[in-house]
Amino acid sequence: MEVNCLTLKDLINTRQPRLDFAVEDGENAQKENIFVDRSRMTPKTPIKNEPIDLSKQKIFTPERNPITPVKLVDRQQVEPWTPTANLKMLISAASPDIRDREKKKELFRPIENKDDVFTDSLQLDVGDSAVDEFEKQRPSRKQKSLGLLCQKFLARYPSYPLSTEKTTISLDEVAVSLGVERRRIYDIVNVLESLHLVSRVAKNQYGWHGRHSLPKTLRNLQRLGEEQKYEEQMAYLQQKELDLMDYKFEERKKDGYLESQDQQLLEFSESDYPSSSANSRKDKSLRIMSQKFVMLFLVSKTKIVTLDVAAKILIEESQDTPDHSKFKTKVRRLYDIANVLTSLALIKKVHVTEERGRKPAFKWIGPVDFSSSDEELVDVSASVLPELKRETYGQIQVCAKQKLARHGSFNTVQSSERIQRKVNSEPNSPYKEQGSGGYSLEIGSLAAVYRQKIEDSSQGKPLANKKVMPPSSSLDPAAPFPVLPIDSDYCANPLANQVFSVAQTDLQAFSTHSGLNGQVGSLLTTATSDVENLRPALLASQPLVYVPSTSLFMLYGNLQEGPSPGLGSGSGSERDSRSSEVLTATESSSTPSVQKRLSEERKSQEEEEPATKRQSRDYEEGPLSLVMPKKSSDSTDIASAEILESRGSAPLEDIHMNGHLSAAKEILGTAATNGFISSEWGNPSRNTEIEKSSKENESAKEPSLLQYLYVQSPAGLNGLNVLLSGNQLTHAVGPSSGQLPSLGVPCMVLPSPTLGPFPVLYSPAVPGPLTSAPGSLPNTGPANFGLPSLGSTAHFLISPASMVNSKSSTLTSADPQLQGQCSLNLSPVISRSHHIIQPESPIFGGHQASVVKLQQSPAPVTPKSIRRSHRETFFKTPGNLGDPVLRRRERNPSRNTSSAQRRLEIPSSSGAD
DNA sequence: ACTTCCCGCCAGCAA
DNA sequence: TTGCTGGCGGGAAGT
Repeated sequence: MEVNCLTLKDLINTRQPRLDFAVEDGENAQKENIFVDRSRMTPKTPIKNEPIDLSKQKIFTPERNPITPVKLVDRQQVEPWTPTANLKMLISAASPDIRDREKKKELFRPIENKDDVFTDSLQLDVGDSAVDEFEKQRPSRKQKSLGLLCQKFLARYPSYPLSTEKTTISLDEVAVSLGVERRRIYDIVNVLESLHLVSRVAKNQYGWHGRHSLPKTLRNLQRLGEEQKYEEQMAYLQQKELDLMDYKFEERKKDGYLESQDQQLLEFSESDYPSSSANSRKDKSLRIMSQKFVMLFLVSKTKIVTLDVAAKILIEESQDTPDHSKFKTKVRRLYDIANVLTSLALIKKVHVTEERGRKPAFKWIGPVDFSSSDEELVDVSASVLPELKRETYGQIQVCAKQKLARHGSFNTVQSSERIQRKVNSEPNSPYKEQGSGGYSLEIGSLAAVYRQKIEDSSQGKPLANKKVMPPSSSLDPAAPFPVLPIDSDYCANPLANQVFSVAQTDLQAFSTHSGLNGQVGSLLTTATSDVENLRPALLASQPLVYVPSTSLFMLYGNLQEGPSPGLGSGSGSERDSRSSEVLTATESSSTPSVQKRLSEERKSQEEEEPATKRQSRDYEEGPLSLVMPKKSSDSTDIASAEILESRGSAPLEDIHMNGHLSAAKEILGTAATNGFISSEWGNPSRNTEIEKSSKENESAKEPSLLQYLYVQSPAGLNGLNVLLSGNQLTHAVGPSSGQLPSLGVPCMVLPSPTLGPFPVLYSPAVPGPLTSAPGSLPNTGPANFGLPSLGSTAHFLISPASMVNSKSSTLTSADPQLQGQCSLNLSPVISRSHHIIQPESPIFGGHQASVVKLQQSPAPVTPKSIRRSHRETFFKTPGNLGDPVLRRRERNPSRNTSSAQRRLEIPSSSGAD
């Protein structure tokens, strides 16, 4: 009774939270979705379990701040701070069942988006400051969003897994790893399953397929959608302002369309995994709903679907009573689906303004043309490069260009044979012989804006000489830059360590997908063929996995091995979930050995790092593409990159990169030998990370592996992303000992995905010897540099001179030498680009130029040392070794320290986000 | 006030 | 029965 009285009293005063609870609550709030070992948990009172929004609790009473969980008895003295909590407490007191239920909740606590720091703080004392801290660190609703969670989920698996490997997803494991309830994982998995990215293998087990079959799936959905006459329905509803009762599907139902549809859904693709009665379940509505939702986009000419229309169509089809409640529920589900699709970079949020006002809608930004046959989706086999090399000894430049978006096919990779054939027999083939003796290959579609420019290049003009203009804001005014529900706080988190290994083949290709609007960037890749040193450069068809804000990607290829069996061609847009505008597609083929490595890599856990929101005007920021010639073999054992974020006003500090960068820049303007341009759209992430990598020479069997590490810039760095490729020649001789390698590494500065519509280009190794002197670069580097258009963020791509080591820790400790080499004198270039890039845009206003300082090691780097380290760490993700759960638990602030990012000194993080 | 969508209850099902 | 699944909708965060 006493309790009741107290409770009632409190109910009146709910808005005055008590500190003690606040603290504990904060903890509870944090734990609500995280699994915690019960044995280690102190039974808590129901009240404690109640997740309360502390954000509203501005007042705390210091006197009540239990550092440790208080026993139930003790708690009763405390007044509930919210009506709900109060009520729960009361109920709980009366009901053991409820209490038990509450207890269960304690098994979970929100891990998502939570940093170790946060966790630690919770465990520490709880003072006023602690409370404040808590307030600050408490995950916001956004941070717990399904979209973000989905991105984390996706980050765990390769977009284009090797066919030889079967990745099994344990829902429990994932849930624990991600710190959420399994229920949340179901939502994600169901949507992914609808697109056949995963398939149910057994109870609690799903098989990961990746995006390989996505084009096929979409094509089928498109077909089904057409059969269902969805376009017609949408048009009708849109015109009629959607009166649920107005539009009936009776006729279609009679025709059997609807009945047959569901059966077709989810069945048009065979799963690699034996489906265990997955389809027998009756409740697949989310999956079916997801497919139907996608179908609406695919059949829509505008590619924009408003939620109300989608909900109404779905309600009709589900034969639900079209009441408001149903509608509301449907919309909720659609949001769930949309969040996942957004994470997959298939759609982005937009608003449709109508007479009635603004209506929430989503726009399809994924691939839209599936006309290309599967046959076209062929990997460029590893053999291609060798062949090309043979024929065009010297530098071969393979420029990949996406097919026109309007025609369609995205990311089509041609086999070497096909390329050969076209090059040799088709005067008008998309494979153009480059002046430099290379070939340009159409690989994907370009954004409309860039299309023309790119086309010019494809007309036989050296691409490198082309200046690519950054996308203008006018590109898609109606479509604001996709905004991901990410917070800057989150950016500071986790995914810094994420590394993806993506591909393999001697030819590395990067391709980007284009979105509907031609928002896609195209990726041009240049390949250098140095037969002697077997140092391939980037070639078309190599998958570049672009991960959204998250992180690092590694690509690596084995020159000698052919495409992995069963691996068709991957095509698809990569997830840059953050920016809906940006789609990067990657294709990858891999060899068995590579696959193995990849699998290992895959095992490592990745965390996701959210990107900050982008504004549409980000588009205006020009992309930056810096191509630096590859250093001669003797000087390029290691590649490293430093990234700087250059913002308008902030001066760049250069550390070790001056000479090279400047030289590179100059090169860009002139020679086209190696340059390459690619464009990417809006990658939201601004984070910059620095990666260093080294690669060891492979045995004769594996002459060279191309490895590219794509590093996403941490928030503080404002978007500079670095892509390093670590393809080291065997004979490559490291720079003189003790000397920082001069820029022997070709590198590219890529615009940040977020900002730059233009992706990057890469620079191939230059066959000729490069000046060893730092700062001086050969003229050979091709460059495509639209300086004016440089975006504020840039990515550096370092060519295969060295392997990329994603494991920062390794770099730091294990390979001091490597570190040293990694330091490039890029600053000049960077600084320059910085100026160029630096847009006046307000967006960047808050950003300061960030200089990344790489640790240098005075010690000379030797190929051997590099090699060693490479082996061990290349495929491991920092901080992600071992059991995911354990890793999670072990995660702590120090974790990041080991990462490359952490090692960077960022003078000023962008405060403006 | 409206839009989003987190959260978790609880029913259906399979083992 | 137990535990996996996921439909569903209350209600709070975010705009």
